[in-house]
Amino acid sequence: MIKRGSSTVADATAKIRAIGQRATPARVRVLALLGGTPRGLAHQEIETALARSGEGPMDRVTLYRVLDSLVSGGLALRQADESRIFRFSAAQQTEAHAAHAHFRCDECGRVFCLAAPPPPAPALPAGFRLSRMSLDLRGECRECTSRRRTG
Amino acid sequence: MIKRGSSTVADATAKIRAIGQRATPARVRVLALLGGTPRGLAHQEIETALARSGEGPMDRVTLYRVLDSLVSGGLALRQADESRIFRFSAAQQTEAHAAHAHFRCDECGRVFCLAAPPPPAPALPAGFRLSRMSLDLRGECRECTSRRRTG
DNA sequence: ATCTGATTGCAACAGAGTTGCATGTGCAAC
DNA sequence: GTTGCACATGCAACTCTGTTGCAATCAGAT
Repeated sequence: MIKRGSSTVADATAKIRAIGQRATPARVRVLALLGGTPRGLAHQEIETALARSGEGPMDRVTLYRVLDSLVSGGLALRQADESRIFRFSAAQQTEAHAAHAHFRCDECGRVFCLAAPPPPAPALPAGFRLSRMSLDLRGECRECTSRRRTG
Repeated sequence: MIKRGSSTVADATAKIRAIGQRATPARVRVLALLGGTPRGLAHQEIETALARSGEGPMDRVTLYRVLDSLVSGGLALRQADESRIFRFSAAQQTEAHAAHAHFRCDECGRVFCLAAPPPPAPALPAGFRLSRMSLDLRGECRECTSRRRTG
């Protein structure tokens, strides 16, 4: 699932230095985590993931500030989802798609970015100008579906 | 700007009754306000507008619950914007279908429900179950586009 | 090894939204 | 027109997400 090899860590360190910021352990850990996770993560999820990892927990506020610095340096993306929480992801994963699709699990609330083909733009009323488009799917993710079946 | 004639109030009352809810003063006021305002309003803005109107202020929590009831009845739309606050607008039409499209104007914040052709469901990872799908378009609506051109 | 400004951790705060509960009221039945 | 009662309201207290102030610490340059 999450790649924790030293190459990811070295990669994260290099990227952080490249934007002129200090490669602190906190930043490296967070960026490596984001880089190894295909979907957008909420602050809460990141905090939990870090606490479970070998290096131990990170302060709530520090994590917010680390995320801020990564976002302002362009290494991470931040978007508000429909439940009013920010989700963070490593930059290169989403920046390519002007129009991309999200799957949101109604059970656990997680959001998955899908590599969906851009759907054809529907007919707009005259005079409307389209700038962005996103396809939002909702349902149940694999884990929640199987958990329901199993348990 | 906001139409305060009795016809709007009567209209709001009728719509609320039509969905099987009680036409209380709070609901009627809020729905009439939303119906007479072209853009999405934040809870805070609605509260202020109501306080300034002749009928006096409304309790914060009551307003949240009124908005909830309007949304669940399909008379209003609620979406989280980029600054993590909900914006509410009158629904143009009650469309209870599983897959529909919204157009949101980045300029005035209004939301339009489009009669979009059913978009092809993209390939989901194995184990995922799809329940709803919505296509969200953003750009500029006709009025804002022409207003910009005209002056 | 030392220095220094950036970074961290703690505590306290802020704003949006929610919940519990006692009181009040729309509206349908009488 | 009255009445009953389920639903709606108002208040207080709460949760959750994110921010700010400040003293202590540390990364990286010298």
